[in-house]
Amino acid sequence: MNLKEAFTVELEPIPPYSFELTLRKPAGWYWSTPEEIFEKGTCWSVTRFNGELLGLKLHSTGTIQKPQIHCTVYSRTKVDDSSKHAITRMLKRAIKAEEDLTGFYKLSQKDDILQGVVKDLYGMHTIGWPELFPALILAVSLQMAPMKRSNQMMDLLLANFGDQASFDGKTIHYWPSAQTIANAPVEELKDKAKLGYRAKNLKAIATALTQDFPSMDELSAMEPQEAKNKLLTLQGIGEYSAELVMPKTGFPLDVWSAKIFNVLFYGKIPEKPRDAIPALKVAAEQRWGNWRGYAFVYVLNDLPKLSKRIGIDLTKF
DNA sequence: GCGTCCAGGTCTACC
DNA sequence: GGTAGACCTGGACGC
Repeated sequence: MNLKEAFTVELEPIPPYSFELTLRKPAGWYWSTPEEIFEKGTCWSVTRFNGELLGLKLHSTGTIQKPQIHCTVYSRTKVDDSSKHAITRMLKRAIKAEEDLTGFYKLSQKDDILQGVVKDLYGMHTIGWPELFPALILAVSLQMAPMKRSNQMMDLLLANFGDQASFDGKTIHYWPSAQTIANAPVEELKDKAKLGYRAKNLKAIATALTQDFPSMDELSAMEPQEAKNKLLTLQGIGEYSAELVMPKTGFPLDVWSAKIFNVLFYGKIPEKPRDAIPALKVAAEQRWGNWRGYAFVYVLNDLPKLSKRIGIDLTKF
């Protein structure tokens, strides 16, 4: 689908703000879609807003201490003023423009795990999904599967059920809409995206989203616990997935990250990582309080350097 | 080549 | 309220 330039907007995030580290996390996580393009301070990406595909060109014109982002929005149709306003609000939330890291950095000064990671990743902000359904696709794909298989499922969903957006000389694949997955037969999802038992859950989630379910913007405006409870009503979304989608105050431990944090807290890999998760969540909350979600993102995006400092290779788990 | 095992959770049925 | 066991199926691994 060809998109035309609709409007531009200047965003001024709260410093310190690193555009590169925030949009393209060092551990390799994309911001909106795995296919987005990142070149020298410019990110071409795609999202869906009120059912319409939007092309996004985000270009950093500032610095970490005086951040400024020039954003061009591309659309198939004309964008009216009220939609411009809503899209701008969504962008601010998704790039974490209004997230103030001061409290987290203050806390990190007295914390031997965080001291180093905040220096390494100074100005990096946490994860802000532009749209809800793709975040849920990621959560479902990560369940009970090695990374390679999770990536296979996501790649096949993009290729067989996704959409394409062409704008500014770039063509980028984007995630299927909830409507598309809600309409697809479970067998087709199993065959074409190799989702296995997750196919049934993803279709149920997609169906719920096409009915009366809050958007990512609406969830973000809720109290974190209320938003989490809402996500937990979705079939196949448990504690881990809900916190992955709404990382505000969560600590979305899975067996992989449980091993890492167990080593950091207690110096060893737990015998049964899954059983260690509840106690580790309590320990993280006691240690970092409402900043534990930030600690989670910082630590997992700094494993190579953190490993060198502590003398244990955390990148092989 | 072929068989076996299990994965970056969630839900249910049973105590 | 706590806890085994099932769940799809592709890839890794041992033979």
